[in-house]
Parts: sequence; C-alpha cells; structure tokens
Amino acid sequence: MNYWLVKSEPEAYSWDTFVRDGGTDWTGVRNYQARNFLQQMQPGDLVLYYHSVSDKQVVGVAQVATPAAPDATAEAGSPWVAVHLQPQQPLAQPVSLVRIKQDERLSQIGLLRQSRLSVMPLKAAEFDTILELGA
DNA sequence: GCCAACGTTGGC
DNA sequence: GCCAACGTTGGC
Repeated sequence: MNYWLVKSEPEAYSWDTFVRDGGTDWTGVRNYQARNFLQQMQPGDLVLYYHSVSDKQVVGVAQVATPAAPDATAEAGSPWVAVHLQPQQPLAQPVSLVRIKQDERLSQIGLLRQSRLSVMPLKAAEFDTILELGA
C-alpha cells in the first residue's frame, strides 16, 4: 500500500464536487514527474486531497480505484495517463499548509519541498500524521 | 498583484 | 549542448 497527495484548485474541481460525482478520472496531469507517480499508483492506495491556491489545506482522503491508463483528455499516442479516484472520507478538521509547516514530523513532505508538483508520494508516517491532525 | 521555482521552447 | 525568453503554478 502506498500513499499519495494530489492537488486541485477548488475553483477548478473541489472536494465537494468530487464527492458529489462519486469519483473522477484524475486527468489533465501534464508534467512527467507527476505522471510517473500516477503510473505507480495501485488500486487501494490512499490519496490525500489538497486544495491549492485559495484554500491551501488538505480536505479529504481518496482511494485509487484503477491502475493508470491513457488520459482520455490527451491526444491519442501521448504519454499522459490518469487513474480513477474515489472519495473515501473528508477530514473532520482540514489540515492547513500553515499547520503542516508547523509540524516537525512533516518537514520533509513533498508539498513543502517541491511546491509546484501536483501529484506526489507520501511516507506512511506523513500520511498518518496528517490524518491525526485532521481527526 | 507580485515573485520564486521550475518546466519548455527555440536560437545559436 | 547551452542559455535566454517565456509560460505556469502556487504561495504570500
């Protein structure tokens, strides 16, 4: 089991919309590093859902439902892939970027070290810490 | 609105 | 292969 974090601008596709949809194909990733992480995802992996830009907090947990497959929104033959994500549960208390920065246990998290990356792996301990902060 | 970080493109 | 120019993301 692996752990991940994905970002979405709430104005573009919010957690609430994701829940209302009951899941979504995580399409539109156009960065090779992020694509490589998508390709490593496996069904059952857990994914933190982070609202970037206007909200700047982790708001929920999603689950990977399918292995990576060609991104239907990209040109045929392109290297881009998508996975299907389903909502698992919202965090009782969203965990803000400020809160994450304050916690020593999260000092090495990809969210802080590489702020522009939109799909990134998390260590199990980092995932657990954020769940704990969000409980 | 600004700026840092980073990726991509294209000229040489 | 290098680097300047430019575009995008995302925090502040």
